[in-house]
Amino acid sequence: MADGQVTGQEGRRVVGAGIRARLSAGEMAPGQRLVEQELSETFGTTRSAVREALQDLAAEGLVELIPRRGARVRVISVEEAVQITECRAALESLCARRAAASAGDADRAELRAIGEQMSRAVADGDLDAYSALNRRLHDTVARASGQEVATSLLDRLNGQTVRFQFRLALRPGRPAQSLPQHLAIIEAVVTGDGAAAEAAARAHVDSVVAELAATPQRTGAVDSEAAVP
Amino acid sequence: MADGQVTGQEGRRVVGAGIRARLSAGEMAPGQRLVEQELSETFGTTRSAVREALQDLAAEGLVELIPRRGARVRVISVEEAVQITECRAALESLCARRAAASAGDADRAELRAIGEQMSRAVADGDLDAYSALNRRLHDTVARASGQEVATSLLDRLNGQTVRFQFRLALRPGRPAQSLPQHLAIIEAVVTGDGAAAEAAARAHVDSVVAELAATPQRTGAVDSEAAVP
DNA sequence: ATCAACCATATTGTCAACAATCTCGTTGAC
DNA sequence: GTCAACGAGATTGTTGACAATATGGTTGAT
Repeated sequence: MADGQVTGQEGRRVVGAGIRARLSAGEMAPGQRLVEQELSETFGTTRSAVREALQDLAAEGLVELIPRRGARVRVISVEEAVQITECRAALESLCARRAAASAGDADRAELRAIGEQMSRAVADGDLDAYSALNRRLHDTVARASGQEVATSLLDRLNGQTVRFQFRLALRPGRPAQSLPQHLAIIEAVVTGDGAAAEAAARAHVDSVVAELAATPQRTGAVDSEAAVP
Repeated sequence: MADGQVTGQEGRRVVGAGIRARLSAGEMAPGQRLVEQELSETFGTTRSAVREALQDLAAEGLVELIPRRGARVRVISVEEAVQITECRAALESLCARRAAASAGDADRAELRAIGEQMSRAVADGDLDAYSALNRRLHDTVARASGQEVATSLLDRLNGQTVRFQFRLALRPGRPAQSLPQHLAIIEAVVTGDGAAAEAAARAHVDSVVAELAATPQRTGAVDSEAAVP
């Protein structure tokens, strides 16, 4: 890849996107140090660009920035993941209610399609497809609601918990549990029943909270101080 | 003021706090340009510090940062303020419910005190005091809930709407309308009735939404393009 | 063997000069 | 009079060198 030198303003985006991607892919463990020069060489940008990208990521809560000590991938405890998910429940139920009232025909058609594909994915045992559809469902409801502020908050919150979401979807029996909940949300939004949509969304995310609460603490963080020999 | 030169790391905080304060005080109008060199002279810091502070403010949604064109105070439309307030309703009702369940004795005592002072402020027609107590009430409920994630989201959202809140509190009859709502929230949290607290918080913030929706569009922005001669 | 002081190195923070770009008033043609 | 091209000044973006600080290992005393 004759990448060459990535110029400043773009470097910021490149580094940000790159770290985000590795974060989601689990290639960067929570607690891992992020050294500016190292990153600048990896992505072929200047240190300034890396610096700015790290600021962005810190503002999003993905990275922890300690003065004079550099950046680390932020460690999100199960406890915090639960709180994040509780906020998601509050905001997604708002979106679901509004989506039921104001979704366009295209949105409703897409929701129906997602529902069918989800059922098929579960029947086929295709977890990856189901997981992708899951994200797409939540996104579609959020966008269809017209609640741009809530949507952007949800994006931020989801970014922080991708790691946990990933682990949850792999639990045996979890898809069988969540599929009917997803279908209930879709049904309510498509038929325009706001109250039912709100309730269904809340019930669904609350069940994620319950699932999270039953999660063991250690999640593969790079331990810096809490190592038990 | 023998201020001297404020050094980098602190300059960032100083500039951030300074702009925030002027923003809240209405000394900086929405749409106003924020020129880096100008700010650096005002606050006695370097341009770098100003730059970083502006990034922070942009991440918080208080400032709009257009590449190659500089920073402006972000214009928040009434429509957006409504959406922000709807999110607040969702998150504050979550906090109220949890606060009812998990507030400590100190929190409950403080809430009672706030209620009494609020009643007195309204009776005295002291709008400033009432406004300050209003903020303190919402803060106290959020903190007492133990929902740190929701609390930090609410902080951010409130920062964006201070201007609107300010205007609302000045409407004749508004305090008389909101006081019983505030007292209902306090009563429910203090007595530990989670469902009532959630309902009361939602009702209150929803009434703010209604009030906002009845707001004329122009809010004193520095018009750059939409000026009507 | 243990511990504290110390030093070399790695890493982040700061700054000022330079480059690139935009803004806006001026000029000139039609 | 209107409009487009131009250019000077203002403003933001970028860079590289330097300063300040933290880190981790080494040394030497006890």
